[in-house]
Amino acid sequence: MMKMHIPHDTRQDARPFSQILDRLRGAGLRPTRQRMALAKLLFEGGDRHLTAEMLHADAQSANVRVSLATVYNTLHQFHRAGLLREIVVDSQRTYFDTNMSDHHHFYFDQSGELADIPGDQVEVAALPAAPDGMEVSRVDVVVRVRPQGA
Amino acid sequence: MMKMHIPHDTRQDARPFSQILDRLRGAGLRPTRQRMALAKLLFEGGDRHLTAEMLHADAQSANVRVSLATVYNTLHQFHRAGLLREIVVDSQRTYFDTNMSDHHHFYFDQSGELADIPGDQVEVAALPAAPDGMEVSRVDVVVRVRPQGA
DNA sequence: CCAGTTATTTAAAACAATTCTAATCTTGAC
DNA sequence: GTCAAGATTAGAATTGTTTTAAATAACTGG
Repeated sequence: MMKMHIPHDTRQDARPFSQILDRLRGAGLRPTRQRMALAKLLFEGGDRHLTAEMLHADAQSANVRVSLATVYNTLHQFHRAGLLREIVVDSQRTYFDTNMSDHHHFYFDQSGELADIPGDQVEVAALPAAPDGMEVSRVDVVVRVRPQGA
Repeated sequence: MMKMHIPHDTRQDARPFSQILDRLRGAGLRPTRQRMALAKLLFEGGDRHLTAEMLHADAQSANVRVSLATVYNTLHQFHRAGLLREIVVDSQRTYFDTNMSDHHHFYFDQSGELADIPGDQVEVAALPAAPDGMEVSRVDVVVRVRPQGA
């Protein structure tokens, strides 16, 4: 095999993968071909809400050969590593959200789709105290919407 | 069989079933033995969060013979008829909530259980406009809690 | 109260999303 | 390179839920 020239760029933002690579390493996950490819698909397209099946289809289209089982494993590992947020609103599918910032969601009842609501557009002004011995880990606000007049 | 004396009480709240019966009829549902028995189990125990499997088990213990398929059908029908609220927070189970008043929920991450938060203990002060052509059907607030320090 | 019609119930099969299994490959450390 | 631990895979298994088709029960008009 020919040895290729790889430009050695030391700028932080010019190495889009070192960050993910570091986060994977930090979570004790080896940066394998599959995990890197899935991370690329997940994080290069802006904020997304996707299911395992959707990501698997994405991978196929991008000619990344990866099994569905690996997609499931990877999504859960990324979730545990704090790279993804898991959202359950529909009993038939589990979404993973690449947007980790503070925000909430619209849920379209008919289509089962999700859309982000920026964190500053929802204000939860009052919350009860957590039950004894418990602490709040997150507050999810889901605004369910339907076509007008339906 | 002996003919029993049934006190003829005309007070509204002394006929716990006529209300459900009317609502079933209103929804075009025949008041069958199974539906009436399930309604009794559901609505005589105060506010509850239960899954189809849980209600089915309840029915067995109460010696009500009802198939699991009927429990699923009935829960969905009651939901459509506005007698129950459906809650999905955990991809592995769908809960039905007998409390139809305005309220929200605590979700216990480890056990997968739900608890009510009275409506007046949560205040959503700001909400975005619904997307074009859509209207808000409901706002769900889920406060996820975990054991302190976990 | 009967016959006819329609809704309901049921066991069993089918299903969809997800997880598990056991075998085969990769990776990273030496 | 060698090796052990970790990762991937196809396929089977599992779980929660829905569907099917047949049997049963509820309603309706006479």
